[in-house]
Amino acid sequence: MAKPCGLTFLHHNNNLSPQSYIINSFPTQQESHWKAEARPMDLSPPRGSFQFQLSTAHDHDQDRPDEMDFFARKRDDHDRDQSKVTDNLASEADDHRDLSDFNVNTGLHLVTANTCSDHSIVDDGLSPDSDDKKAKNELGALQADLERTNIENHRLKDLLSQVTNNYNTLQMHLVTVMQQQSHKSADYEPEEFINLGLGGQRSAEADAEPSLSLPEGGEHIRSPANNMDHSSKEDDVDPGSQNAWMGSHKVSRLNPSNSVDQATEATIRKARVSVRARSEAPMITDGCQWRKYGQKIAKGNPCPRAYYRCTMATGCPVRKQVQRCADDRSILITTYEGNHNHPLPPAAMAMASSTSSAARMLLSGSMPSADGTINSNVLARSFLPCSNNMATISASAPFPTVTLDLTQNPNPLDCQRPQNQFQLPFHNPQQNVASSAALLPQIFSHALHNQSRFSGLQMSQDLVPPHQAGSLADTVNALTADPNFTAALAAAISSVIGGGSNPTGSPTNNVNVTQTPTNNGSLTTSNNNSNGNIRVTNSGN
DNA sequence: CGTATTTGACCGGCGC
DNA sequence: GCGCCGGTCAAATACG
Repeated sequence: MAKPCGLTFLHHNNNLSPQSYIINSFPTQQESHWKAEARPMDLSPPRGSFQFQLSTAHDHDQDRPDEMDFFARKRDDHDRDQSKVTDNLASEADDHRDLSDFNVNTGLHLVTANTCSDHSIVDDGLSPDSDDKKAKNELGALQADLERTNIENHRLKDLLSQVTNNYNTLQMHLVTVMQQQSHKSADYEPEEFINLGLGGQRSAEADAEPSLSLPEGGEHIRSPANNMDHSSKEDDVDPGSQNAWMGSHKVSRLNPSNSVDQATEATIRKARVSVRARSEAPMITDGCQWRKYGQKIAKGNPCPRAYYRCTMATGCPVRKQVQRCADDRSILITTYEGNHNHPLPPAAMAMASSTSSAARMLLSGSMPSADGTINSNVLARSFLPCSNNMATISASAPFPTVTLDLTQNPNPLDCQRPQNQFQLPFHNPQQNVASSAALLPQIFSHALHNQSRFSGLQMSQDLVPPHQAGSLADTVNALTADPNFTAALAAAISSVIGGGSNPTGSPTNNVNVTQTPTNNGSLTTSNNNSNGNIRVTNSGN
């Protein structure tokens, strides 16, 4: 159900940049966390205006009516709260607009008055003293109004921050409910889940966590990935600045009895998101600050592997590895691992969120289903062969990894599109590349959401909630923050757009998701289109 | 001088 | 038990 609840307020201010922005705070379609973005408006308001739009859109919760009850109530409460805020802000915005219009107009008057005053040229029949007095009065009034405007701006900022905080809180509730529901619908032992999901390997940290082996009701023990700052640092951070990346942590705290959650958290740090992209730069820009702490020559690749850790906050456990591909050294492979313990800028938040959510997706996809099958093997049962790859999911040991491969070139020898493929909205080959890049997140979301739907996971009882798939979209969002990477991505998409006509000659480009069995009984899921590419691989331990 | 990077040493997991 | 390997640590070095 699309339930926008938004506000827009305009503020004309000559001191602001002529550029205007819309700031959205909304949950992405398949991502439960709330995302904020600022973008230039397509329709330019008058010069000097500043426009905020705060809106929400919920359109994926209809699949989960039961578990959504709680969230729906919460959201209704929130809507009511926000409605009040909206009213307040709208009226204040009107005040601002009126005031700003007044400022614009009277500002001209003021200049005129000053000019007249400075040069003592009076030819309108008014006395100089009267004119000067009038100008001073206007100046005083303007200063007072500006003062009031500034105060109101601060207050509006606070309100905006508060609303965003509420969004984050609701998102955390949503994650909680969805996870609880998933755990209910999947009747399994946590220990089995861990072993099956991660190839039977447990980390040393996991072995040190007694709660991991407790099937239910274990004492509240923080996962190793989260243990360092939650009792102190997290509380020190302004809760309003806590982004969705922190959601899982708070969920864990909110559900101390949920040992499965804790087990998941404990293993998530080991799950990885890997990005392959063509780049001459030594490292892609992802919005975070990194410090290099090591470099190794890994076996099978003459190119050194560099190890980085996040330095945006002390004790942040997030690490990444950067290595060039041995086969094609123009390809840069960046692998992320762990959860940030600090607020992040939007671009970095997207990337960080992707690693966490992708990890969850991997784990969810590995959950044994009620009939005893391993869903990771069923993950893509309805897909067809022959493809390149854009996204690869590997649940194999030692670490489950999601790989985004954005290096593929188009292949004009396209395969016949299968019936169950989904299609990218690239119907127009002349379509703007930038706008296509903007669609990529939805592409990933759609791809992974669909693949889950086709996989026998019974998405009505989603074991792989759509919001988790959406995390990969955020990865792309984050990557596109890097100009170099954006260029590469644009080139890739451009190649998709321009190079991929299907056998019918229609200028339509597709992402097809397919699946093939492998020798060892596992399933390889892939799209069968050499233009847009999704591949899901499960080596099935 | 403070910070970031480099690089050899060290550690733990895993296979034989 | 031993060696290999990936990952991390920390002293040395480079840099601004």
